[in-house]
Amino acid sequence: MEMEYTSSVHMIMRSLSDCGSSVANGSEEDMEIRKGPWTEEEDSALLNHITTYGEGHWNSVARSAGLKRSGKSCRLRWLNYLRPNVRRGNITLEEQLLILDLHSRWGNRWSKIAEQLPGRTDNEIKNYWRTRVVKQAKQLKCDVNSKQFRDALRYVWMPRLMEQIQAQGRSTMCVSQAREIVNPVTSVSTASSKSCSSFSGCEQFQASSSVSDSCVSYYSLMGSGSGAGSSERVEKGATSSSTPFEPENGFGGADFWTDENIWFLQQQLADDDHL
DNA sequence: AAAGCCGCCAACCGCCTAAGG
DNA sequence: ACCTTAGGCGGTTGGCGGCTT
Repeated sequence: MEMEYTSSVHMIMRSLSDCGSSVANGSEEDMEIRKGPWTEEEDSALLNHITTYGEGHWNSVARSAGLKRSGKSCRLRWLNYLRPNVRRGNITLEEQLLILDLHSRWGNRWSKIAEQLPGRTDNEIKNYWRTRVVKQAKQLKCDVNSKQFRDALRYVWMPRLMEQIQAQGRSTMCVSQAREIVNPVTSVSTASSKSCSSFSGCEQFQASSSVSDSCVSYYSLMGSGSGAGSSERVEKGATSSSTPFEPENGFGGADFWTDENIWFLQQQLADDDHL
C-alpha cells in the first residue's frame, strides 16, 4: 500500500510536469475555482486520474486532472462518493446500533466512528446523527449531550434496537452475545420494558460497559470488515446496497426512530423523572 | 395544481495539525 | 525555530425533492 502510494506520487509529479506549462500559461479564467455540485464529466475526470495515478496530493490531482476544483473538494468528492466500496442509502439497524454505541464512547469523532463502519463515510454518519438523533433529542426536549439523553440511548434505544434486529430474525448469535454483555442477568427482550424501565439502577450496565465490544465483534462476525468487495456505486436517491446486513425484505434500512419508539422513550423518561 | 414547509445530503468553510523547507 | 502548505476533521449551509396544505 505504502509502495503503491509512493509510486503514485511519482506518477502524479510526472503528469504534473507534463501539463505544467498549460497551467502556468493559463488565463485568470482558467484559475477560477469551481464550486457546487460535481458534474459527470468532473467525476469521470477525477476518477480516471485517480485510477491511473492513485490518490493523495489533492491540489496536484485537481490541476493535472484538469479540474477547476480545490484539492480539498477533489479529496472530499473522492472519499464521499467516487471511492470504491462507498455505501450509501439507508443506515441499517445494526449500523445505527453501532453508531449510537461508538458515539457514546467517542463523541463527535466522526471519522473514527466511520472507520468501524466499512463503506460509510464520516459525512454520512455525521448527517445521520444530526438529522435523526439530534432531531429526536430535540423532540424529547433533551440536550443531546445530557446524561439523561445519553442514558436513554444506552439503556433504552440500544436494547430496543437489538430487539428489533433480533425481530428481523437475523444475527441471532450476535444479539444473544450482546445480550449477555449488556445484561448478564436479564435478557434484553425484557430489559427494555423491565430492567431498563428506569435509568437509575442500570449502573451495572456502565460497569460492564460494553455493548460496544459486541457491536464491533458483531460487525466483524458479519463479515463487513472485509471491505465487502462490492464496488458498485449507488446513485443518488437509490436505497439499495448489497450489504451483509440488508435483509431481503428491506427492513434493515427502516428507520428505528418511529413514533412508537419515541413514545416508548418518552414514557421511560417520564418514569425516570418520577423516581 | 401551486405554494410552502421540511428533511436529507452533498459540499463548503474554518480550524487544527503535521510535514517540509 | 519559524513559516508555509497540504491534509484531515468537525461544523455548517444551500439546494433539491418529497410531503402537506
